This record gives sequence, C-alpha cells and structure tokens, in this order.
Amino acid sequence: MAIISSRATAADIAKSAGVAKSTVSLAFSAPERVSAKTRERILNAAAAAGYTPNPVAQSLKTGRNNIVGIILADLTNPHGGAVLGQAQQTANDIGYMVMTTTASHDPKRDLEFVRKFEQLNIRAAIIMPSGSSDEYVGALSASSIRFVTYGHKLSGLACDHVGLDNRMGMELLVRHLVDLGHRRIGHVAGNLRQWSGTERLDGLRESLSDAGLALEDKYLGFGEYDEEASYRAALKLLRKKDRPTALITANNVTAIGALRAARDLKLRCPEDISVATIDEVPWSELISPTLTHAAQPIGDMAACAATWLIERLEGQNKTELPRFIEFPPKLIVGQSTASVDGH
Amino acid sequence: MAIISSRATAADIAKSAGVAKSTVSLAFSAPERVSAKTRERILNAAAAAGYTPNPVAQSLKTGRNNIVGIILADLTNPHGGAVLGQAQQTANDIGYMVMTTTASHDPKRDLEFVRKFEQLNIRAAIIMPSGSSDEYVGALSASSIRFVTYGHKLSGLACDHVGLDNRMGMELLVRHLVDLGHRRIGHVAGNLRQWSGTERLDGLRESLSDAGLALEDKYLGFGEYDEEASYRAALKLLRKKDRPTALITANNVTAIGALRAARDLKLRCPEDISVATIDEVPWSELISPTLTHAAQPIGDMAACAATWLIERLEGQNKTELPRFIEFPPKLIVGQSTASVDGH
DNA sequence: CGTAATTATCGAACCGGTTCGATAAATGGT
DNA sequence: ACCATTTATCGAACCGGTTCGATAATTACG
Repeated sequence: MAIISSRATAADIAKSAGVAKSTVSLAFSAPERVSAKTRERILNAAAAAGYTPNPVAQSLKTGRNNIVGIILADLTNPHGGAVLGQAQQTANDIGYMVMTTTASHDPKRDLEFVRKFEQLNIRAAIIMPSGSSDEYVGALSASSIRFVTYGHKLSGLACDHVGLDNRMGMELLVRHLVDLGHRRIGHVAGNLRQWSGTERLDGLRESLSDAGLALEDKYLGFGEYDEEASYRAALKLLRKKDRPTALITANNVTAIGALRAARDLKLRCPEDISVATIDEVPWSELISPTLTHAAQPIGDMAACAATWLIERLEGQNKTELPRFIEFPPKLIVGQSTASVDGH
Repeated sequence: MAIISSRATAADIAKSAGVAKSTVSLAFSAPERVSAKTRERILNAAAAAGYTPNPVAQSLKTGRNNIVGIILADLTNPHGGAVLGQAQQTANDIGYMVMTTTASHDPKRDLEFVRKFEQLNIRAAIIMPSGSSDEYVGALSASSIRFVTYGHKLSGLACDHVGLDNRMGMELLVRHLVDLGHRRIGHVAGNLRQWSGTERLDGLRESLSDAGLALEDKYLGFGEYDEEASYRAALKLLRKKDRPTALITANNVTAIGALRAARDLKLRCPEDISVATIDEVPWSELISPTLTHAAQPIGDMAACAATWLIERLEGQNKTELPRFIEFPPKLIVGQSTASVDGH
C-alpha cells in the first residue's frame, strides 16, 4: 500500500534534515562518521520520504554494485536450475542480486557475457565453464571479474573452485559393482575436453586398477555429456558379444542415453546389464529401474560457491590464495545394479 | 586476446576525433543526427579505443536500461528452469540481459524483488506470481514495472499474460479417459488460490459435464502443487472402497505424489488405477509407467513472454490493450492410462 | 547573391550519488 | 582558560554519459 514516493533524492533529504548532501551520503555509507544526533535526523527524514540511495548512481561513481553474475552452460539439465536456485537464494539473502546467462555450451557466448558483466560493473561471477581452450582461459584471466568455477575446473585460471570429488564418486560406484561380482565394467564417458570428464575417466581407471581390474578400450564409449551421443555409444558397447556386465556413466544425461540403449536392445536392467552413474536424476525414485548413483550435494555446493564469491567481493580475502573444494558424493543404491550372476 | 583498454570514455573519443562529447553521444544514440563524415570519424576512433558507451552512466541519466527481470516462484521444478532458459535466450538474442530471482512461493519476496528492480531501473519483468491477494496485486499495479504474467493470470492486473489453455488440457485428458471407459474420475487439484489451479479444476468440471459426468466431492483432493500434500490427498482418494478408476492431477509434482501413493497402496498403474496429468515430467519416457499427460509447449510460451515483454519496453505497444494468450497443450498418451475393464 | 530555413555541432547543465580537502565544532591535556 | 587534537560537517569536483538551447555551417530558393 505504500505509495511509491516518486524518487526522493539525497538532496531532498539533505534539505529536509538541514544538512549537506554529502552528510546524507555518509549517514548511509559510513554511519559511524556522523554524529548520533544528525544521523537520527537524517534517517528519520529518509524514512519519512521513503528514500533509499540510488544504486545506479552509486555504481557509476564507485564502480561497484551488489550484483553477482552466474554463467551457466545449460539450463535444460535440471542440475543447472538447482545450482542457480540455490546460489540465487544465498546471494539474495545477503542482499545481492543475481544476473544470469546461459551460454548453451558455447564458449564464445561465455566471453560475450563476461564483457557485458564488466560493462555493468559486475565484479564477480560463478561460472560453469563452457570451454577450456587457452584463449578461453586467457580471456577469463584477463577479465576484471573474479570468478568461482563450478563443476569444471580450469587449469590456468587462478580462482576459487567448487566441484564434486569425481574420483571418489567413481570409487564408490566401482566398489559397489565389484562387490556385486562384476568384472567386465564399461564406461560411457563425458566431455573429455572438460576437467570433470577426464577426472571421471581417470578416477574410474584408478578405481578399477585398485580392484585389480582395468578399463579395456573396447569397453569405453564417448557420450560427450549428450543424450543422443551417449545412446549411440552405449548401443555400440552393448552390442558386443562379450558385452560388459555393468556400465558406469559420466552423468545423468549419459545414463539416460545408456538406459534407452539397453531398453532398445531388449536388455533387462539390472538382470542383463547393471547401470550406475555419477550425478542424479530428478524424481529418480520413479524412474524404472531406479538408478544407482553417486549423488552430488548440489545445494551445499551451490551455496558454497555463492558464499565464496561474495566473500571475495567484500574483500575479506583479497590476498588469499585460490581455494579449492571437492564435495564428497554419496552412493545411492537403486534397482539398476544387481549381482552379476543374475542375483 | 583484445587488451581490455581500461575504460575509454566519451570525452577521450571526442578529443581524438576532434568533436564535442555530446556529438560522440549522438553518434551512438542517434546516428542520423550526425553527418556521415564525422560519424565515421567518431566510430573509427571508438573502434580503435575499444570504446562502448557505459551502460551504467546511460541508465543513470535516462532511467532506462537493457535489463529485464524474471521473478520465478520456483526453481526446483524443472519447469522453472526451462522457462528461464528459453526466456533468457530470447532476451539475450535481442541484446537484453536478464536479472533473475526466485521467491520460493513467497509473495512478500516477490514484492521485495519488484522494489529492487525499480531501484535498478528495470522497467519490465516476467513474473510467475507467487500470490494473488488484493494487496499483492495492488502492489504490482502500483509499481512502475511492466509485467508479463506467466502461468497464473492475476485478475485485476492490467498486463500481458502468457499461459496454458488449462481448460483444453483438461478436456483432452477427460476425453481420453472417457474413451477408455472411465466413469469414476478423481482429481488431485493444485493451489486453488491461483488462477491455474481454479482454471484446471473448473475445466475439469466442465469437461466431465460435457461427457455427462460430474466431479463428485469425495473424489476431489487438494494437492496444493506440493508433492507431499498431493501424496496424502491421493492416498485418501485411493483408500475409498469405491475408489475412482482414474485420477487426473493438476501438474507434474502432483502426479508424482499420486503415483507414489498408488505404489504405496500396492495399486498397479494402469491396471488398477489410471493416472493422467497436466504438465510434463523431465525424462518422462523413463518413468515407469510413462505418464499420459497434456504437455505444455514451454519453449514457445517462454519465448512469447520474453518477446512481448521487450516489445512493450521498446514502446511499440504503449497504448495497446493487454494481450492474453493461452497455448494449446498436446495430449501425450503414455502407459499410465488404460481401459477401465483391465484393458 | 542575399536571406530564410535547415542541419550539424557545441557547451553547459543534469542524473544522483561519492569522496576529498577544508573549515567548524567538540574534546582533551595541562 | 588556552592551545592541540580529534571529530563533524560542508562545498565542490567528479563518475560518464544525455539532452537542451544556442551558435555555426549548409542548403534552399526567390
């Protein structure tokens, strides 16, 4: 019901409180520099007029603002939405607004958005990188923006990073499958130009080797984090006469592709083929069969990224070295994995 | 690789092109008002210096900018992410940036965000309304922001609206079920304080009546667009001795709750109970059983909302009356519905 | 060719704050 | 009570554009 008083300005408040415009400014931006009496007078006048400092003017003068950017690679995957939602909430709660963009996996668009952010005086952003080339990383480094990378770490960019412990995820899945008696374990990999893709692949290799096994080349398919590609890759693996008894996939989309492939080949899951994946699927409890997976604590991860970002912004960590955290995934056993001997 | 020239200003360009600062401004904002010669000289100088007008300064002076807002009720539902992604893309393609917020169904937060938007000179926003009370609508009307409502229409707010043809959706579902021989059709409704909730309920009633049937009170449950509430509501309906043979649910979350209820009661779907819903479920083809549903053309809807919004912003439609569009849903038949006599 | 009507360019004021150096007021020490 | 500090307030300049009224340069035309 409050009538939006059309734009009270600092000068108005100054007049009505009998002080200089600059004092009004101080009363808001550095209250301790103004005597208790006048501060109260100013604040009262401001409240009466519904005055609040104009953030655009502030930003012009100071080159700062209360906006953080988020650059996502993808919003079609529910993961992106979840990250955005949590990061947004965290940021909003501390008084920051969020400007979002989605690059649709196009590194060039990432860089365009970075440029826009700079123009808007946005000084910090969470980025799910779409690229990893030298010039891409170079452009990000050259930018005046402080980044927190999410999901895919960029080697060569000195910034905070929040991600998943991919190696641990693979270890959980491998151990689970090995315990069920599987020996021929295949993999539909993600995008190997991205940190998470190679980490997951390397982690898988390592975990298999710890179990006295190895990832055979013929059991390795390339899904590119794309459902269609994953479908084809899985199809190829599952058509072999000595097909793997279990498939580990690199993320949710990849798993969906693999499941579709199994179904189309009339392979029953888990009786004929076990499938386990990193990453989760929304409403996974209704998917049939429910997926065994290494779940990411998305909420915690996104909140961490937002918090770190704003810490940097507010300068508490000017000199501190880049931080790096990998959250531990959690093994959720579903119906998609079973003992190798038909259980 | 372009070295980010630290901030060339209009004054710099003016000097290097031998003109006044105001002429530089004109060269960018109203090129036709500057002679071809000087315009070229200015543009060259600008290009050489990597100059681009500072949007913050522009916004301070003009009270305008190239930012649109999006206020979502929810980002945990994949629907929100899809809408955001599409709207974002549309906006970005026309040179607009997007500021997002998520109110988590709290009308008060909606209004806070509106206030922030105003301060930031954002003049237009897409809103998935979280509330519908008089004061809520009043506050939106009083705001200087042009809205496009998405999903839930607000009666009393004169603005463009983009939504789904909910009545048609219900008609599709009812006809499908009636054709399968169902006569006892139950409903788990959504949030009846929201337009879409009542539209869907009314649409259902109407469609049933067209088929010579009626919605009996005992077959009506209230799901509030919440999974838990829907679960409980469905449980109650399905426990009746003369339980409905088919259930229509108000949206995806509601359907999930209903399916869980059926499963927990050891009712087989579709043999014992058919379930159909408005709204879709991501990766629905893997859910078991696949859901019969009235699918929303989310991409088209979101693109339309973004386009309309920006049209308003750019003033082509100053005087035109509010527009209203309801996109037709499409019936997707899955495995969750079957003939009433055990098929 | 001279004057009227256009068109191009300029300078100054302004948007609404912040910040700095200077002045005024309050406080402290002896 | 007197001077040295410290603290509070002020005025002016500035951030980087836009916009308006005024002047200068063109063009039109009788």
